[in-house]
Amino acid sequence: MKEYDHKKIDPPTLKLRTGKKKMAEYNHLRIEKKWQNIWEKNGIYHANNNSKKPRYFSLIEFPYPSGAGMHVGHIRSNTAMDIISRKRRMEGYNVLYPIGWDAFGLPTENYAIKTGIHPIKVTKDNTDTFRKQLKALGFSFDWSREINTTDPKYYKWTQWIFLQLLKKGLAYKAKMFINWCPSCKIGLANEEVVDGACERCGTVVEKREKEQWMLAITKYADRLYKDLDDVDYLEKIKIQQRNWIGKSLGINVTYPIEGLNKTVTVFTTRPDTNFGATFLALAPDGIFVKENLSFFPNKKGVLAYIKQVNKRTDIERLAEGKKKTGVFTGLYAVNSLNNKKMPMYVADFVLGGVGTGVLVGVPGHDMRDFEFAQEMKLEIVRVVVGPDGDTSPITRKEQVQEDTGTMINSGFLNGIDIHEATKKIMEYMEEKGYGKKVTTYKLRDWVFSRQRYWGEPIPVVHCEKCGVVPVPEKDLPVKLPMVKNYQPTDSGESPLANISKWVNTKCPNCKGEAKRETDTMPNWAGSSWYFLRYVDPKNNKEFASKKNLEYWLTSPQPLSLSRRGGNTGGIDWYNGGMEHTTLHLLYSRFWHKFLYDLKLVPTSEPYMKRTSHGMILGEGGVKMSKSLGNVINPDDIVKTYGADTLRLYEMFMGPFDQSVAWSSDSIMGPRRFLERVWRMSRTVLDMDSKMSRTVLDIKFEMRIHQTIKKVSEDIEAMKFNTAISSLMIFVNEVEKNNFPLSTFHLKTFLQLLSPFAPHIAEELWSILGEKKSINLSTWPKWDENLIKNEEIKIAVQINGKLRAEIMIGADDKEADVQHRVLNNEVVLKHIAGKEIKKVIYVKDRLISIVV
RNA sequence: GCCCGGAUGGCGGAAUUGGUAUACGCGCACGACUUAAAAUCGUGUCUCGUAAGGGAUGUGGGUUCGACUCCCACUCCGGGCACCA
Repeated sequence: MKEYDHKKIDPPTLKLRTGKKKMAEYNHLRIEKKWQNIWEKNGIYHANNNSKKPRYFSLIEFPYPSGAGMHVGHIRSNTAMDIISRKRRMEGYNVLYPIGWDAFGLPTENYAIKTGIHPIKVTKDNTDTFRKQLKALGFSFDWSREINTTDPKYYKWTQWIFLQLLKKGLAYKAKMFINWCPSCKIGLANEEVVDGACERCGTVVEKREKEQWMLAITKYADRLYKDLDDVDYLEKIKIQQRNWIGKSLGINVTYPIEGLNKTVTVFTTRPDTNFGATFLALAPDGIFVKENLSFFPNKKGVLAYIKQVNKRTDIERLAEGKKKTGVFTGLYAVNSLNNKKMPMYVADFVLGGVGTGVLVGVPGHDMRDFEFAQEMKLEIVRVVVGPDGDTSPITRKEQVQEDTGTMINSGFLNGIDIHEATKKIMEYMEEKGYGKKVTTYKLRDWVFSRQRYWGEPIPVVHCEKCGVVPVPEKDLPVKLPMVKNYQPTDSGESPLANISKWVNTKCPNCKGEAKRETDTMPNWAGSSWYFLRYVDPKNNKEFASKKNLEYWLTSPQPLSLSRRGGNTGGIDWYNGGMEHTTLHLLYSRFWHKFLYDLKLVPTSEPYMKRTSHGMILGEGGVKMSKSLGNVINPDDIVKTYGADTLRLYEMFMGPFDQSVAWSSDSIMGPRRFLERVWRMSRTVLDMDSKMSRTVLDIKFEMRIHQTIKKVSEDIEAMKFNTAISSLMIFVNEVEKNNFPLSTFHLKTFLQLLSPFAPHIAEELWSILGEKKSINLSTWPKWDENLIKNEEIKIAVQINGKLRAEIMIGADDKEADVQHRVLNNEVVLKHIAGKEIKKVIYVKDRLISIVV
């Protein structure tokens, strides 16, 4: 590549090129291929299921092998966790850093439909491409444990877990309105609908009533919420999950209905304002309306209103803004607190799925209730006085007091703060027998049916006599039939329904005629437990052996890595995208807890630690996408600059947790750095190794120890950018001082570099005469005593302004330093004729004089 | 609307968590090498000023000997949730 002229940089006093073998130029293509082959041949990244070493399980989200191949954004997480994994190996851990493919799902199926190539073949081709790409980057995956969710040997166990859920009543069928994407022709989970549109294709979703398989994740809502306290997740991840689960404490209040021998129950978190309740509003799709419509005096009007509401999609409903509509039912509920008659309305701002599907309107203290009351000309009663002291009737929305204040017009609650009042009235209502404290969650049960081909068949059959019958475990897996046509249907039925040969089967129970379930699982199914399979990927008897699960999830860790708090084990470190926080991350916690309850996994949480990476954007800060033509393919970068450069650049670009824009100019920085590392190593090797060391060598002993500390600590904090910058600083210093580096310290430097740029580090390591892989060497330790500078530059401030800098000895006493400073020429000039009021001394930092 | 982030040179970003703002990298300028270019190496690179010195971390206030960092009020950008009773 390049020939270096180092006449200028080599110190004239040193003997150069002593005839030892000359190092070739830095040829990334040759080196990277060479070491990837050697590593693979020697299996040095294989994890051992029976090791005396402490275990370390590091995990990335397994990729979806799309047809487009990977782009540079996909490997940010892989690189980060590869660095962590490599460091752990060098620290003496038995590391499991696995990889696999999450390959069921729509993109593959759609591509297959478009091209006529079978999804099995598409998946095979795509995984081959991805595997090649990943291997070219030198990740230290244990490839012997590679898994694929579309492999029948794998999805056998996905189906098996489903059967356990079914057995425990957590999988059930329900007829319900689902989000139907008319373009993908598939039902969507709530989590897959974004702004009323399909997350994948952007088409506005429709409501369709359909019988669906559901998973009762809400049964675990409380634990999924509470156990977040015990895990070491990034705070923003915990917050997002908590918001999604949406726990709220409130009370169900039951009101009698006037003239009817019936009651209506309302959920409210604000019973404190109940003296100000003036109406009730019912959700058009709520249970109350469904069950009691025939009793409504204004049945006709209500029916007309519901019909009109149903015509609109969610998008239209929200686009019309906050203008509230509704219709009076003709019924009145009676407020037991004050015997007030509250008219009951049907209104579409009330959601059937929230609380009981009925809300009690307190227009004085809730903005939506206020808007509705204004539209319907309903009474508004003030029961709270806010900090502004306003006690006048509420007629403007600015007066609506929601979050703070003191009660008035509320009988025994008068004068009490609203929060206190909430507690008090809850107890009162429970005592009187018409209130019951409850906790509700925003989280809904998980819609688990998909009407498509390329997914795990749901392993049940429908028998006319026996009903839904699970496929016996011994008959698993229920394999997807090989067919030519898997076009989705408009009817909302799975394409599997057309394959009569497959559908028609015998009931395992009565041996009579039966039909297979034709819905398949969503592609979140396979990823909800995949990490467990890694510990025992070839097991045909169980999804993973107890022994391996226990070793990889719960075997004791050395003190330095064990966590405080209630955590009892799990995967040590899991990094992934924020976009999975309320999907995969939540689903997999749910499945894991379920398996824990069956005593099939040894920990109640799957992941001890979860971090997240920022996206890599295209040049100019826009999203990388095929349509914009700004996708950077890692293959091109690897070819031109090398895998080491790409890895280094991705980690150097900016803070790991923030999004950064790709820059094809900036990548030269890391490339040049590696070339300088190469040259530094060559120069050090060229020099006579027995040459006597000067003062400079002590300086570099200190430097290397500072670098060990910085790199070690920064990797743990995922501050890869500053770790790399400290490596660069080290090389700069060595160059500037004409390479006064011993091979011993050079080797230490290469060890620090190796997690980031494993190939070049390994090559130089071997050139320096090491026989064993640098990856199996011991991570260097720093000595605090060697880090300390003997001389320190401190700042001198006068009235907060920097006026001078002085050098002091590390052990100089404060009094001596002060004395020197106060006699400093510059300082004297600035304090002349003034009285010194105060002197502040910050050790090793500065001295601040106030005059 | 609510909840999280974020704003620092021409650009990506750093700052020991209250202690010398702009590390490291990119880019740019000049110089060396070269017939020349590229590459490489060296020097410089926030800003006003000849200098002494002054001003700069989105805006405006505050606390402090000292603020990118803490507090109050705002602006803009990114992400999440959203008629959740």
